Amino acid sequence: MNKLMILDGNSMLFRAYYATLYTHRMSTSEGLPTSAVYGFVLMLNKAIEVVKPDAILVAWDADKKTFRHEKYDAYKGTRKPLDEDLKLQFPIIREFLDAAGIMRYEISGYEADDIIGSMAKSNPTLQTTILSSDRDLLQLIDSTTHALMMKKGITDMELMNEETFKEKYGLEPIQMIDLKGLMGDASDNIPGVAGIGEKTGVKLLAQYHTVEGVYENIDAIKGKLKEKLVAGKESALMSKDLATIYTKMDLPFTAQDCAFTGYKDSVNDFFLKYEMKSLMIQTEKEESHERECKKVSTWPIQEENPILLCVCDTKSYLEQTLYGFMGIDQDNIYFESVEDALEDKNIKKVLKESCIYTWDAKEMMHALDSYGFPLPKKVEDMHIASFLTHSNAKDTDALLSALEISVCETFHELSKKKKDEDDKERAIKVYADFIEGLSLKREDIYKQLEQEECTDLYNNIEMPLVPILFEMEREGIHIDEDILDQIGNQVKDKIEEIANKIYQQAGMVFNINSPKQLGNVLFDELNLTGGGKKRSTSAEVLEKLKGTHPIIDLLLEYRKYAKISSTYIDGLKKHIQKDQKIHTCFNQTMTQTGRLSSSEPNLQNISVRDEEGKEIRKAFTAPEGYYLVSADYSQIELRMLAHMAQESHMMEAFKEGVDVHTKTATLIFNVDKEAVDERMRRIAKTVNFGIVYGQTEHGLSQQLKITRKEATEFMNSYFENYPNISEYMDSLVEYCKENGYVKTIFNRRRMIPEINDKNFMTREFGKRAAMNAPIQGSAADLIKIAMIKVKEAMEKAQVESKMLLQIHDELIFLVPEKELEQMISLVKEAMEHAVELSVPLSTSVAYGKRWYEAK
DNA sequence: GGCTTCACG
DNA sequence: ACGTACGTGAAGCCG
Repeated sequence: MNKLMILDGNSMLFRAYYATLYTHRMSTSEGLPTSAVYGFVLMLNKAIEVVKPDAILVAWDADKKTFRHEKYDAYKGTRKPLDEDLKLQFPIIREFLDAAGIMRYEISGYEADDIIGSMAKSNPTLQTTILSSDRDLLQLIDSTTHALMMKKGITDMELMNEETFKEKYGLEPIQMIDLKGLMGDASDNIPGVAGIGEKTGVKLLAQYHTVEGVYENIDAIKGKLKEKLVAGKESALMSKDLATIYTKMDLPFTAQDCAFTGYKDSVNDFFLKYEMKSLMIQTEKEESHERECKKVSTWPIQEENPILLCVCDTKSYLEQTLYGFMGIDQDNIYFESVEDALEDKNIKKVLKESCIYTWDAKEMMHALDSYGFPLPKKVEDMHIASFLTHSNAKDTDALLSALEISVCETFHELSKKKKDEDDKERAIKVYADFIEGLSLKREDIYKQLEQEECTDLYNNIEMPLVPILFEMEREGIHIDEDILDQIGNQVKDKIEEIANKIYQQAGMVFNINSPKQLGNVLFDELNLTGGGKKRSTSAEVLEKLKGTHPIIDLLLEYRKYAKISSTYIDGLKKHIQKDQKIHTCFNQTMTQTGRLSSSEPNLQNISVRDEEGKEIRKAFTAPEGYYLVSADYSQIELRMLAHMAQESHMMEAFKEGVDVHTKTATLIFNVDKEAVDERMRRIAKTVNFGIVYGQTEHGLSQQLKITRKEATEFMNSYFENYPNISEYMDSLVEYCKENGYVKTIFNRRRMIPEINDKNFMTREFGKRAAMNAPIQGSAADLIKIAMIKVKEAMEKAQVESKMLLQIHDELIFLVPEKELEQMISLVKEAMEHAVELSVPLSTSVAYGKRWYEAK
């Protein structure tokens, strides 16, 4: 035996608790918090790996950490109480140590520090390593005692010995107690000498070595410093005493009793009990998948429809590191590294000539494209296929569990960077399980698609869209970074100016971005009465408080500019690539309704309603000789509603080309077109929009700031005049209750289990979702078809123009000047005839040198 | 990681 | 008795 490791149990569990608080919050299915325990075990695993100890002791404080302080009454009991969630985990971690066969010790009247110090100093023949996050323990460092200090997070540790300590602090380790005596330690309630900090403390000790030495030579010190020292003499000596760890305890065990050769098997029972399966120790090697994963240097599969996956680093969608290719046949799983594949004619032949079944074809195309591989001749995307029948699944992990495909590590887990681990080998293991699961479930996935009548949707809408979206993402949109910087500087000045005014009004400096702190200022300090809502500081509430205090307007301004600055200036700049363009990702498997979503960055929510926010659009530019062209559908969802409900009055309005909101106003107010004023049209417009969302009377009254009675009257009148809409909405809810889902005109399904929930609110939400999804979803289907048709027309006309963005009812193109006229009519034609409905479709087109003007 | 807030359709 | 319009993504805060 030669290596002993001693853990400071309290400080480690404390650290583990806070390190996991926001990132790995975990609990058992019964709600017992376990993340601190989990973090503790990870830390311990890491330390064992680094230190390779023959013996381990975990020392604990038996009671509150106040013993050494007891002789100085004033300094005890001022610590913050422990979080309840942390408190609950103290017994669990002790249970873990017992199950793992690790020695632990605590005894009333002593602190963990004392146990650690006594153990370390009583075993001078052993190489001792102390693991802690408490710098107090550094005083124990000597020629045979090292300290492994926790830095950030869970596995980031730093080994310190005599030399590294001296280098870092300019002191001998034992002088740590003298330093504490002089400078104190706020976190430990050690006062030190008032007015002396680390710098002065170190300087004094360099000359006089100890606190006592300083006072023996007090007359050699002059001026203010002497005065401070004299005034603080008693406190200095007491502080040193407080900081000194007691090392002379009689411990009832030896290092031999702490012998460690690995966790006992019973630790797995513990991990099982507390639902931490990922920590379980593999007692025997079990192969998780049946087919072996063979590494190959030439591609062995010649089949017509191979499942092929690109094994990539998952950090960023667009700039992927391709590790290699994975395929599967009857007997084996194969992995070929990207280096081999680049030299391999076979894999290129497969790509060029076979139909590739994969997961996320668009992502694969980006990976292939960026490494110079040919793009597949034909692709099938099992992610999209399975998503169409499981649109509830939030991410790949959820989808895999719905498909009953199990992998050794979740994709979520895999995407997190783990230090000191071979990401590539980890990824290969996960993908091997994944590809095997896919090969087993492929038929089921397509069979279910057929059963749910979604095969046409998949073949004729979703799959043709894949290469279109791929090209849009690859093309990107040009950004003028100078303009962005210019706006950014103005906005930042403005933010600072407004912030100062806010502090003035509040009479204090606080973090305006913290809703909690802001709430305190508004509702406690300034005694503003929150607009009924529970301490919300949302714009909606602030709007109601307007005029009651000058701070309100300032806050609204501040919020506006803060949003512009963080999300749209800094946020967008992060995504500008070397080509001065932004390449967003259009996700086809995110939304519950069939819309696309855009991320990294989101280009579907660039400001337009607010004038200052709209300035951002000046940074989206077309190069010399080109224009940005925008084409958007007018009132696409209302047209879809009129068509789907076959509501004749509304269909008429669209057919006659009259304003639908005005038409609605004439009906609900029972007046002539000429008698419709601004207010009436505004109300009609709000009701029209609200209907699409399944709005209630109360919601409408809130929106229009009218009484509930008035709102009810408007809605009754609306449904009386549009009886088919009323009937249609009812039928959607009924259908959903019966079948558990609703569908679009192209048979896209949305499962809504909430509609039969026992909770009233949940059920009401289900109803609204059931009324909205077919309309929003059909409109989404429609524009997807439009994109395909526009693209076909563009290819046929052999234009240079590019499709760049889709924003739900709007398409943005990059068009060379000479193609402007041609493209405007081509796009308009294709969009307006994407699908023939009972109402005409109408688009408006605009163009400009910048997105700002193309609207 | 979840909540709050806010940008878009 | 309860809370109230659908669908997204991003940023900042929190102990």
